[in-house]
Amino acid sequence: MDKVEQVANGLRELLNKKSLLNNFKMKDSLKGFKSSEVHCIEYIGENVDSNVTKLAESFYMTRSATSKITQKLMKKGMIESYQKSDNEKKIYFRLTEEGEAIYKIHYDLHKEFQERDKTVFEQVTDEQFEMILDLVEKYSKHLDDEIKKLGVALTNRNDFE
Amino acid sequence: MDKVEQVANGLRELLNKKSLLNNFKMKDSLKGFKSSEVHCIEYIGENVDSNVTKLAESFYMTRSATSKITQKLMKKGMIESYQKSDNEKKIYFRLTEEGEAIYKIHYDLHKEFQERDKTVFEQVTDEQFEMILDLVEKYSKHLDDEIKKLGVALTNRNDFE
DNA sequence: GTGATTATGTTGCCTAGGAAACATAATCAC
DNA sequence: GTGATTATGTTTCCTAGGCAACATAATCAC
Repeated sequence: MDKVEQVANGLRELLNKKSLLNNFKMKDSLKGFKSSEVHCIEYIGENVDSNVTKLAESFYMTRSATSKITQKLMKKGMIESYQKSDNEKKIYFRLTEEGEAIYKIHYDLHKEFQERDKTVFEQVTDEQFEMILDLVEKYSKHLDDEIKKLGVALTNRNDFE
Repeated sequence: MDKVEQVANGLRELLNKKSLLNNFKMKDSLKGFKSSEVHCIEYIGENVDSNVTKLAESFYMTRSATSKITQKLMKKGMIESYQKSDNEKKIYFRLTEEGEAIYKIHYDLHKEFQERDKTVFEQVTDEQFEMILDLVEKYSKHLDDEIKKLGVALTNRNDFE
């Protein structure tokens, strides 16, 4: 197995593990909310004039699925929609007070996770971070180029390895 | 946004993009197979005496879901099961000839992806790889410790960030 | 302007996969 | 040995989310 493979596999395991652990902690504080709902609240809390399309793009999800999540959050009273006079098709969302409360809980939990994992990253130098970030960006650009080569809109899901 | 966050976000986007792209290519050659099925074939092809439990652990999936996949692959004639005399409960799997064929196709495609992305990694030095791998492993260990602290079996899914 | 194309959001249908319950073999405690 | 616990696999039920089809507003070409 070459080094790239090794990193990729380690990373996959790492991310799985992290999501298992964080999810476990998460559920205590945020019972009754799916992770996707919390994610959605987070995004809306941080981006003014969020709409289904923007959310979907950010989550790498279909608009269809995203629409269902926002509908649920509306029913739960976590978010509310509004429109603008210059466009009567776009539907924007903002957090309600209850939504803000959830946002805050999630935010704090996030901080808690950061604190928990701090020690691991303290040993990493700035140059090393730059190097990693640079690599990630280069790879991302490379994939963008490859996607362009296809000349197709990739709306497909399926997490193939 | 701190550096850790930045890397994490970039990585998430990167992985999503990669799976979109690879899946798109994948589907041409391997129509009629879900990514999870191909994954399963891959694992069985590379690990003798695979069983549902091992597969599930490797995929970070429930045994329930894994069982369904192996059943499908059996029906499709891609894998076959066998047992050993020392244990009449465990059910092992091996690839059939058809399964081997799919394995080969996937393997070649994988090579093709590696080739495609080679240029990105050529610029990375061995020391840099070691550094990254080291970080991933440290983080993974750290999470293992945190999971141990909970003293709970985390069988939970849900990919919370 | 008008017609075609694109953007945005939603609905219905379907599938992958989790949770819980279960059956039964294996193993452990004694 | 026997009984309790654990390991392994499966089934049933349910939900999240993709896909395709759709409706309708916005925009573009002319």
